[in-house]
Amino acid sequence: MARDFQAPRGFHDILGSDLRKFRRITSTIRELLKRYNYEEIITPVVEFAEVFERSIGEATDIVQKEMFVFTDKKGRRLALRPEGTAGVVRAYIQNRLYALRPYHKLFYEGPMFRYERPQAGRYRQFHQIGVEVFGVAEPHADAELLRLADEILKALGISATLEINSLGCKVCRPAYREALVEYLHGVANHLCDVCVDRKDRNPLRVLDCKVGTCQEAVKEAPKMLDFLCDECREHYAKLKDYLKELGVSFRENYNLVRGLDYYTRTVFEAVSDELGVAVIAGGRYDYLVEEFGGPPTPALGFAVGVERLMLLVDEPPRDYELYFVIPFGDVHSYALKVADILRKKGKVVELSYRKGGLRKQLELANKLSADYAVIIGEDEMREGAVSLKDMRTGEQRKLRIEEI
RNA sequence: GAGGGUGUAGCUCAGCUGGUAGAGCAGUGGACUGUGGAUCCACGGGUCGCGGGUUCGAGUCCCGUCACCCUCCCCA
Repeated sequence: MARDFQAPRGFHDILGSDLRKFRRITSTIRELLKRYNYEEIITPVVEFAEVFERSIGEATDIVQKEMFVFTDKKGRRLALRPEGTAGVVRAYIQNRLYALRPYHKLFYEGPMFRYERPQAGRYRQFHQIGVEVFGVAEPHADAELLRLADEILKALGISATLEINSLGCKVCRPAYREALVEYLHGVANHLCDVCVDRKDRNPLRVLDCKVGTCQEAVKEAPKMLDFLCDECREHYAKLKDYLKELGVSFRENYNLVRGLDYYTRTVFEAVSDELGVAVIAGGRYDYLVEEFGGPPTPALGFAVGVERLMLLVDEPPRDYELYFVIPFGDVHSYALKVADILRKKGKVVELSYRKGGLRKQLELANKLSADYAVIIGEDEMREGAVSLKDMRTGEQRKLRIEEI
């Protein structure tokens, strides 16, 4: 077999059974989003690199080593988007949406790109469907957002644990950060190399380091929750109350910090019980719009990893009946007409292109899991009829063309 | 970016200490010229991921490379 070309590493074709899972996931989510009255937005796959660098954070792994960055013919630095939020925020400001209404609820769907080492459920081009809410500071928006994430998982039959935490705001986080850095210096000899390096630069990330010694060292670390200012504490408490009233189960995870710098207050992840990885994740980012030059606008959102979910869902059953029209002999003109009539009646019809005897054609009907075979021979054509065979029962009857 | 594993027919895989490539399933044709899921027979298909090296001879050994999988890192 000639393998002259293959897709670049981490880039994949999606087809067949995988694509049916893909569509099941995105259409289920879109259906739910419709009920929440989210409005779709399509933003470019390419943005100026600074859009991501400034929003996601210069010190993050995504920006430092995972972005596809290139220069165009005018020497401008562009990047393939590694996530969806930055582009939507840019679009929100550029299109002055804040001037239209007091708040907005948007969703996007599309490919994202990260230069990472591929693994199961992780590709260099992967797909996310995500939502963003702009202009709402109150915790009932956080609660409804988490409810939506919860509903998505339930609708797809996926068991996952919703983990939540609060990262505070610019009033209370600096003091916490200071306390944490101080603590980390005290236990520095127990930290892994990476964490020793990042304890000053990005101390929060040490909290969710997976290395055993780090987890041990961090057990007694000061908790953000103890440092929350009154407003943040109330926000977090109300969120938990609302979730309880809604019957959304969750687990508090004091070490949940997320890998993007723009988060404030609420952060959350839905961790698959089967895979142990996040399949939905997001949170609040109350300063990002302002940092991008827009008016001060509280905001929040999450992203769903489609490929991750594909590992967890079943292929949906076919939701229509298939009519397989079998021309037998020189009856093609008549068979074309029959297929046409059936399609006009809303039936799903495949007109057989198979050569060979009736037997072979019925074998193909079987292979395609056709519900009905519509057999058309010279006899049927002469009589202006078709023989309709139920492929399940084997029953067959002759119908006049106007009866089908 | 670090470590490990695997690449042989469309798919799943076998191929021992180097000796000129196989099975099952799938495909095509036939047994069976207008009636399927079964059975039997036949046939087609492979530069053994790619490149180089060792050797009289490499699917097999060595080096490189690419891809996939796993564990880290990170993330959806």
